[in-house]
Amino acid sequence: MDSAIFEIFKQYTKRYAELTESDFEKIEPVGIYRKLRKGQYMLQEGETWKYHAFIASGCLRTFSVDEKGNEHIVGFAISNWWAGDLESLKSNKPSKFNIDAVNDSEVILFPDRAYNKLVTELPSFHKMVITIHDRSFMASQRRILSYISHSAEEKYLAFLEMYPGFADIIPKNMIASFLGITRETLSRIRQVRDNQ
Amino acid sequence: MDSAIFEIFKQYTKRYAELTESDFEKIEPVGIYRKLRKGQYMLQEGETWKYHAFIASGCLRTFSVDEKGNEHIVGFAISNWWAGDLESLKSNKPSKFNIDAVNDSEVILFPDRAYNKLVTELPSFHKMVITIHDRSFMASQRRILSYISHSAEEKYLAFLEMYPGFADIIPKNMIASFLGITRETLSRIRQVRDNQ
DNA sequence: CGATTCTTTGAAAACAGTCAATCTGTGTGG
DNA sequence: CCACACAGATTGACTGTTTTCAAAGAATCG
Repeated sequence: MDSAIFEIFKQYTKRYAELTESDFEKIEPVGIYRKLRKGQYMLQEGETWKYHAFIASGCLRTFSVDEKGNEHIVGFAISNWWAGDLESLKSNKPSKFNIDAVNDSEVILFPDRAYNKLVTELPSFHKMVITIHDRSFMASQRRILSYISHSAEEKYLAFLEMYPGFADIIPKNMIASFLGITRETLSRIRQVRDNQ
Repeated sequence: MDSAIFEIFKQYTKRYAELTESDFEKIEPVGIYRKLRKGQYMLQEGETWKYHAFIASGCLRTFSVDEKGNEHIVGFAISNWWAGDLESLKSNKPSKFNIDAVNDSEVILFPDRAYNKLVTELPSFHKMVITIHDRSFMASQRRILSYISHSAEEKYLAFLEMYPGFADIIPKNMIASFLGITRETLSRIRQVRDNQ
């Protein structure tokens, strides 16, 4: 049910801004409500991304594939997060990334044009968007610091702390890819830790 | 001369927005004009950051110091870039980072409150700020991808490509710290490349 | 010039990646 | 219900990369 999905979004907004019922009446019809089955793609490399995607349930991953065919996961998005390729959106060029569903998921796609209209017309929505932006930038800064200063094991421990709940729903090989280490190395790190 | 520094800022804005002379008249008096000598600190760990700093000339670095006393450089900012600690600014909490001058530098500090006032009052300034935000987020995403998918040598080559000009003005040991490798490893990478 | 900082080099040790085999749990079709 | 296939996770042996530690060589600055 779309309205159930939108309800999750409404709850989410309360963290960042006080939107009125009249605001929500303008926002709701703009959204495109999608269910994604595990493995299904939301964006494929080469397509141009046009949305702002809110994840209501499940989990998506954003990854690129290198020349050798290896996948590199640049980000996960679980419920109450956003996903998309800002670079493709802003430049209007084909994306270098893929986004697919790690688990069965429900998302709301806000087309960029309508989304920007909401930003202009609804000050609370605008405020929320800026806050979310700031927070994702800070999150990526923390992640960079983790990568340049930590060993494989420390990165994994930092991951468990920074994204509690992720480790339970995301396969280990994807976590390894996110951390920039091999699944074998992650497996060995976990083995040592569990024996303690 | 402060006006010479502001002139650099004026030129810079043209990339992102069309600000009028009347806009600039509002912006100029808000800025605090500072010269930093090599090694001088703009922000020290523990202080709360309150500004948006535009780099007119020179180069700054943002770094944290871990328990072992090792410095980890999370970012450089050369002329026509911005520096600061968004996390401290937004949370109003003491910063975990230091920012100091790699070379003699000139910066304009825009106090957060006055900066936000400019954002509200000048639509062009607002537009520019959003664009800059988006661009720094995209830059950090690219950097993350580089870290999870590249070897030490590939990271260095990607660095040379992504930040042309940086390698000439920044000491090698700092580049190594930025890349998350040791100065010895960077030295060996460069040795091999120069012999080709 | 002397002091400091930055860079390079060498050898050994630690760390992480590769390749190949095996194990585990899940789900599907006969 | 069983057998099988498949994806995910683990293990072992080996290889390659990066760090560490120690020393020495440039470069820069007062």
